[in-house]
This record gives sequence, C-alpha cells and structure tokens, in this order.
Amino acid sequence: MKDVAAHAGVALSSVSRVLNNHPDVSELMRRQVHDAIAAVGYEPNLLASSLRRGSTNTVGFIASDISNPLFAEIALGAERRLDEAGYSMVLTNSEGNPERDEAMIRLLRRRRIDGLILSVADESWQGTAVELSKLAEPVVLIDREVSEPQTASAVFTNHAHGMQLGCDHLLELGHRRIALLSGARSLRPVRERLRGFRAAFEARGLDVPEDLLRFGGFSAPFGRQATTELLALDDPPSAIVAGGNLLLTGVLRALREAHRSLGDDISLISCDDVPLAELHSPPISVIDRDAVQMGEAAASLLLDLLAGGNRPRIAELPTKLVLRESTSRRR
Amino acid sequence: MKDVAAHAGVALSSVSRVLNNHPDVSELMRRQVHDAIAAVGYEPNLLASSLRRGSTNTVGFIASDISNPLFAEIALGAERRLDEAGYSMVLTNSEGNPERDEAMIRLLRRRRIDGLILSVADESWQGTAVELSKLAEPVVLIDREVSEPQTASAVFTNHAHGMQLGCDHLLELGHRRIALLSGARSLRPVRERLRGFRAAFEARGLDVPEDLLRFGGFSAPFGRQATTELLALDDPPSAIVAGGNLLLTGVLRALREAHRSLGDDISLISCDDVPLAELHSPPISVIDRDAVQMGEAAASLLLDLLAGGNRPRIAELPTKLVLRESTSRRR
DNA sequence: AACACTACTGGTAACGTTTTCAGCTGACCA
DNA sequence: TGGTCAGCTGAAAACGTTACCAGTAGTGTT
Repeated sequence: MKDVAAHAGVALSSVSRVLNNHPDVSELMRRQVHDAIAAVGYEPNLLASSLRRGSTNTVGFIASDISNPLFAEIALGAERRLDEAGYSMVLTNSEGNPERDEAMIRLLRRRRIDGLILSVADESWQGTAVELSKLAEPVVLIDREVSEPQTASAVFTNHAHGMQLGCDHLLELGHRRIALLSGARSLRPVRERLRGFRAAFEARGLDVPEDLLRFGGFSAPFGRQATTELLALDDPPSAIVAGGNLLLTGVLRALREAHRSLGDDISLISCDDVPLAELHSPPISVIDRDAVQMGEAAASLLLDLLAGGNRPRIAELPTKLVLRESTSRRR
Repeated sequence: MKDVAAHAGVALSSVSRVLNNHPDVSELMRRQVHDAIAAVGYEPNLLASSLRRGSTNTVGFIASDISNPLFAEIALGAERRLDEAGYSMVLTNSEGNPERDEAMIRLLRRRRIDGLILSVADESWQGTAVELSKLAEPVVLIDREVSEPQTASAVFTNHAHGMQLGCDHLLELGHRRIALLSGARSLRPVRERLRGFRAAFEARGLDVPEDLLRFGGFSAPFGRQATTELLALDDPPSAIVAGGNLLLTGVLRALREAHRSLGDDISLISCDDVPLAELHSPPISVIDRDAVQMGEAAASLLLDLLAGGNRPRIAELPTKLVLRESTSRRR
C-alpha cells in the first residue's frame, strides 16, 4: 500500500480511502490510485485490515464429522450463505469428542472469528460451556441446546413431530413392538425424537416398549449390533426406527445377515433422506428434513446477530414423513 | 499482553518470550508471567501474531461441492491431518463454477493463507491459472492437472487402472456394448478413466463403442437422462459404467423407470464406493478408492512443502475393483 | 472583506504481536 | 584486576492496515 501511495504520489490514507470507497475522495484521486494499484500489482492484506478493524469476516464451523452427509449439507448451506455476505468459513471436526469441541472453540476464539456455528458433541459437557462463555462473539447452535450462552441463536428441527408421525404410521399398521435406535440422550435430536415416539404411543393409550429403546450412538456399527441383538430377542420388534443415515446402513447390514425381508418380515423407518433410502429395494420410508436449508438458516441467524440484532432467535425447521415401501401392515 | 506485562511487572517482550517458550527465560520469569496470564485472563491474538510472523497457520480448501460425499471425505482427511500439524482450514465451495474458483483463490490469497488444497472445476480455465500463478504459497491439487503452478504438488488417483480392470471384467463377461457416463473432459479423472476404458478394449483388439460415451457432467440428472437415452437406442448397451456416486443415483432411477433388472437385464459398475452401492439389491460393483486417505495425502504433501520441501511431489493412490452382483454374464 | 462551510487530502497514532539489539548482572578465567 | 562470556531482560521498530484530526482550497453568504 505504501508502494501504491508512492507510485500515485498521494498519502497512505488516501489509498485506504479509495480502497474502502469512502465518500470523501475525488474522481481524479480515485483514478490515480487505481492506476497505481494496477501498476504495482497491489494485493490488500486482509490480515492487517482485520487486526485494525477488529473484525475478521470469518466465522467458525464445528461439526462432529463433515463426512456425514447431514453435516456436509449443513456446511454447504452455511458456506453458501456466508460467502454471499462476504464471510469466510473455517471448518473443524470434533470427531464426536467434546474435548475437541473445547479445543476448537478456544482456537477459533484466538483466531478472532466474528461468529461461530456449531453442533456440539455433548450438550452436557461442562468444558464446552466454559469455552463458549468466554466467547464474546455471536453463536448459532445447530440442533443443540446448551446452558451457557443464553445469547446464542439456534436452528432446531422439529424432530418430535416427524417422529410422532412416523411412529403413528407404524402403530396404524398394527405394529406395537417398535424399536428405536439413536444416539446419546445428551443430544437434542435424540431427546426430541424420543418425545415424539412416546407421544405416538400415549396418544393411543399404548405402553411404550421400553425394552426396545437403544441409545448407543449414531454409528453404523452400533446400528448393526443393536439390530442383531433386537432380532434375537424372545419377543423381537416387528418394526425399527433408525435415527440417522449411518444407523440405517448398520440396520440394513444386520437385516441382510439375518435374512429378513424388509417391508415383509420387518418394517423400517429411517431419519434423514439419502439416496440409499430412495433407491433401496424396497425403498425406505424416512422422516426427512432439508439439511442444506438448515445450514442456510444457521448462517442467516448468525448474520443477523453480526448485523447487530442482539436478541437471539430460534428457527424451527419442519420434518416431513416420506412413505415408501419399507413400512407395511404387521403380519 | 500489555496488561499481562504490567501485572507481572515485566516487559512486553518478556511476556512474548514466555509465550513462545523461547530458551532465554528464567524460571522465575516464566512463573510470574504465567501467573499474570491467569490473573488477567489473557487470550493471545493470533491475528496480530500472524501479521507479525508473516504466516497464518491457515490453509485454504476449495472443492466444487462439499455435500458430495467424495469431497466431504477428502475434506475430513485433510482437516484431520492439518489440525494435527497446527493448521486451520478455511473451506469454500466453487459449486462447479470456474469463476468462483478464481474468486476464491483471490480471496484466500488476500487472507494470506499459508497454502492451498484444491480441486479446480475446470483445468483449462485460464482465469484459474492466472490467479494461481499470483499465489506465492504452496499448492496441492486433488486429482487435477493444471498448467500454471509447476511448483504444485498433487495427489492423483490411479483411475485408468481401476477403469481398465472394471471394463475388462465386463468384456470378460461377454459385454461389448458398454456405455461410459462421466463429467467434462477438462478433468483428469474423466480423461484417465476414458484412457483405461479404451485400453481395456484395445488390449483385446476390440473397437471402443464411441457412440456410448457420454461426458455431460457428474450430476444425478445427467446420469438419469443419459441412461434413458442409451436404453432407447436401437443397439442399446448391455452394461453401463457410472463415473461417480451422483451419476449412479441417476442411472438407478432411470433403470427403475425403464423396469430393467440390474445384473439381469443390464450390468453396472460405478466409481467410488458408497453405502448405496453396497446395500443396493443387487449390490453394485464399484471401482473404489480411499477418499479420506486422499485428503490426508493432500495435507501431507502440503505440510511437506510448508516445511520447506521445495520440490513438488506427486502421490498416486490406488483404485481397486470391488465385484458385487450388478455385473453378470451377457445374455 | 470576513466568515462559514463543503470537499478533499496528508500525517499519524493506533491494532497486538515478534524480533532485533543493546544492556545489565554475575561467573569464570588468566 | 580486567576481560570474556553466558544468561537474561527491556526498549523499540517493525508487520499493513484504518480512523481520527488537522489542514487547505475553493465556494457561497452576509
């Protein structure tokens, strides 16, 4: 910038004004400076600018695992929306480890991000709350509820509703022994789905099959193992609800190994639509939601806070039940 | 930091030395400073540090679409490896638009990233080459070949080999009318797969069915449309090779609509293993590779360059043919 | 003619670090 | 006693911006 100023024969501050198109700059000055910029091949240093301005135009994004299509789509939506608004996104993976959440929040804070979008690995982990509370910048949570920053906005999915619809559908088909596979109860989606699940039974005055509830994680191996165990029960489930796309693959592997015919021997509903669900034979019913839109909504909420909207807001996105052929009348 | 210095009653530079654990610092000084840090709740400002040091410990990552499981896994691998080495990753999506590639490279350059990992949307796009050439920092390409930074390292996949194996397998089964669906020829994987495809035919002295080659993109809609057209041909293919996981979903939709039975009426091989391929009925043969490992390899190559290794290197990763039930003898 | 006001420009002090340089103290050696 | 050296510390100059303040020239008003 010094070179540009020298080349144009003007002051440093004038170059800065041209660059930030400040109103008080003459047409002549603008031309001179632009010519000089072209001549010396000047590249602004956003780092110095950030230091001086006190804002980095960068937001952090922490997910447990970006290779999970759910988070990948959320990241896509968020990045798209942030980029439009002139923000860059720095991505980190917690790998489901709350201590990594902590470390990442601390790191991003030191990098002076302007805001943070995250889906914590464990809502009840104290360290995460501590680190978040030290963060003065706005925060948007994705499908998570934490105690600490009461100032955080959040985007929620209406899991309870979708689950109640799905579960009700199974009950309607005559199923009573319905299993639910899901992650740890320290995560909002898990609690909400459980709530919807119970609500469906209670609405019909039926008892919830407590022995068929499994909260071992969202992974494929757990889905497989839990399914295998469930099938071996004396009074096995006639229907399964898988709480995620990874769990689904595990369930399908287990069913294949046990030679159960889907929709025929056993009914199945999964959460979150993926190509596998649509193109499986038979196609698998799902409780779907728009993950890209979730990311966009999260970014929008954050941008709102960054623009000075100091009241945190909650966006609740809908779920919808997509019926396919994996659910059929209990035989 | 000034507060810390004042609180500890020492000079600014001493605080800095303690923080960067410089050798020349007494035990007493270290304790005093650490106490003061805890007392005032000091948080280092990595921005200022970066400005002064001239390095940001940040690398850029540009993919066309992070919601594509392939890129998501690459991003995961890269982020994991970079994080271990103390680097953060800023993620951007080009959405397949080479002009966005350009803009992103420029933006990241101005943000003073220390290095860049990218998979350009179009290898022959001049603007991208121009922007890359203005970038002094090390670059690692993912499965792409570009003219400009001859200094760039790259991680390649041995697509030609995998494709030749797959295609040869189909030829062995008696197929001659084999279709190939893929993206634009301005991308290395497309060219390499085509090379392997041709090689398989030529090794047997057979003519390549040029009329069955389709290079319309990697999207699901194109896969569907191309498949529909191919099936309507007077002399339709008896086997299809889909060049990616999105194309695969398109192909499967088209086959379903046309009521063709996979493995029976028509054989199919896809590229890159996904749960859908494994769990489909029948399971779908794939030419697989380890995407997470690609990301790790890319990060490793970049770290190597960052550590001063000034000779660019190429890492070639293998493909392997996973035979399942979607390929059967031509009837 | 004096004044206020607009439109612009230049100088300079920050922003929060790191790094160089000089200086100071005490120990060791001749 | 004087000199060298190691071990440590402080002062200050960067890094590349932005924002404030003061100033100048020209225009219009009284």
